[in-house]
Amino acid sequence: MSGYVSDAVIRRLPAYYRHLRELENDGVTQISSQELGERMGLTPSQIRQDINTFGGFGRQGYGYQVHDLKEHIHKIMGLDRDHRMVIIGAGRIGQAIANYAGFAVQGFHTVALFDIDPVKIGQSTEALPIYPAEELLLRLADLQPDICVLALPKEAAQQTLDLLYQAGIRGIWNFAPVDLHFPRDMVVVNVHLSDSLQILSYQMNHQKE
Amino acid sequence: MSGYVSDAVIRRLPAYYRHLRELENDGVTQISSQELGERMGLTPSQIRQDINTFGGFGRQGYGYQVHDLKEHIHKIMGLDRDHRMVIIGAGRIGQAIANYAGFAVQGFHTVALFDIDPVKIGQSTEALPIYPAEELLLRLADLQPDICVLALPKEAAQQTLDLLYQAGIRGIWNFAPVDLHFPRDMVVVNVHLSDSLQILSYQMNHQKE
DNA sequence: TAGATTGTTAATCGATTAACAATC
DNA sequence: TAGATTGTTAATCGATTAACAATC
Repeated sequence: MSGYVSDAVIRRLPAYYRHLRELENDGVTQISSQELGERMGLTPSQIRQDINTFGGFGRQGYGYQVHDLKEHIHKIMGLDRDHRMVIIGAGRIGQAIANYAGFAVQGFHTVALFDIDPVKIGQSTEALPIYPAEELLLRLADLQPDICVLALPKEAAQQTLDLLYQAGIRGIWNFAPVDLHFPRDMVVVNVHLSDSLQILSYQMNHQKE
Repeated sequence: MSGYVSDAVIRRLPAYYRHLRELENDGVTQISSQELGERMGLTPSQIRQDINTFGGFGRQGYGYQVHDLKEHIHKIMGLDRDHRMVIIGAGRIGQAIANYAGFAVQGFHTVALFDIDPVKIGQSTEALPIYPAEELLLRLADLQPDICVLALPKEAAQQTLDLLYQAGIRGIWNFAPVDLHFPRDMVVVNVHLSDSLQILSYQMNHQKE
């Protein structure tokens, strides 16, 4: 069904999902590539190409069923299963992620945090346990996460990733400001906040030319 | 000096900066496109093309001066000035950003937060004031931020952006999970955390095929 | 000078846009 | 049937890679 999907398309999938969900909430049941394109800031052509990466979902002369298309993308992204997340680093960012209700609603459940700071340990954030980092390996077997979130200082990121790989973890959501090295059968997605802020700065700087 | 710079290059600038800074810290003073490429996962060709977007920084037979190149990119990104940030929404994400020391070090200083929740108001996070959202417009003149951070529910994001535009703000760092509409002379950079997590999910799902 | 490596032009590759026949 | 809009092929555009003469 779905062969090779380019990175460009993959990066747009969440936006498709977001817009289709909104449309559905607004009671829209059907939409053309023209309308969806206007809404998302893409050409109708690109919308059709993107959607056809996964197979025929439209009907000529009519458009796309909002609900069906949304559900399909939902499934493609693997959002029909639950994910268990462990957050390593219980600083402000780690805790913000742990407690953001939006993730849980989408099936991403934080099951525990880890930290090296003895002050933070035990001090559960809204019923979530914070364990000492040294118990990480030991507890992973029980916790059974499929995703680990790196919300720790950059110096500790690579060694932690290596350890997690040994422990069988294959999905990493990295907030540390480093480019990590990892085996081909591991997936790492970065959230480089400083990079994002620097891009904003660049664009503000080169605005008025 | 620098004419049109493609988005692809702009998105790589922070990574260049990051790697050059690391190299400098490690005492490396000179580097070839070959070596830098290996380190960053880019081809030497691409490194040279990217750097030459801004003008000749290398020396044939030798390579690039790490310090000079780093400084130049620093300047290009506008990191040689200070930025004043106001954060709208003093929830966990807003507060995490407000207190992340890494931004201040780079010249991005949070000067205040705003929130609609009376419980949060006044309750300063490490010496930062939290003002009621209704005073936003009133206080912006004094606060003089150039960047506003949207860390509020998606329902309030668009109307807040519109108001900020009216108040003369031209830089928005948006954490709300929506695609905002904005005038051409405004710069908006998104951090769509859910999108990022969904991409991770997609890639884990399509890993073993 | 000889060797190395840039700056830059040309070739390739991939992604986006345009066009249009197929069909609901 | 006529009109609309898809699915898909072809054209275009832009970004990446390769090649090599210039030069440190």
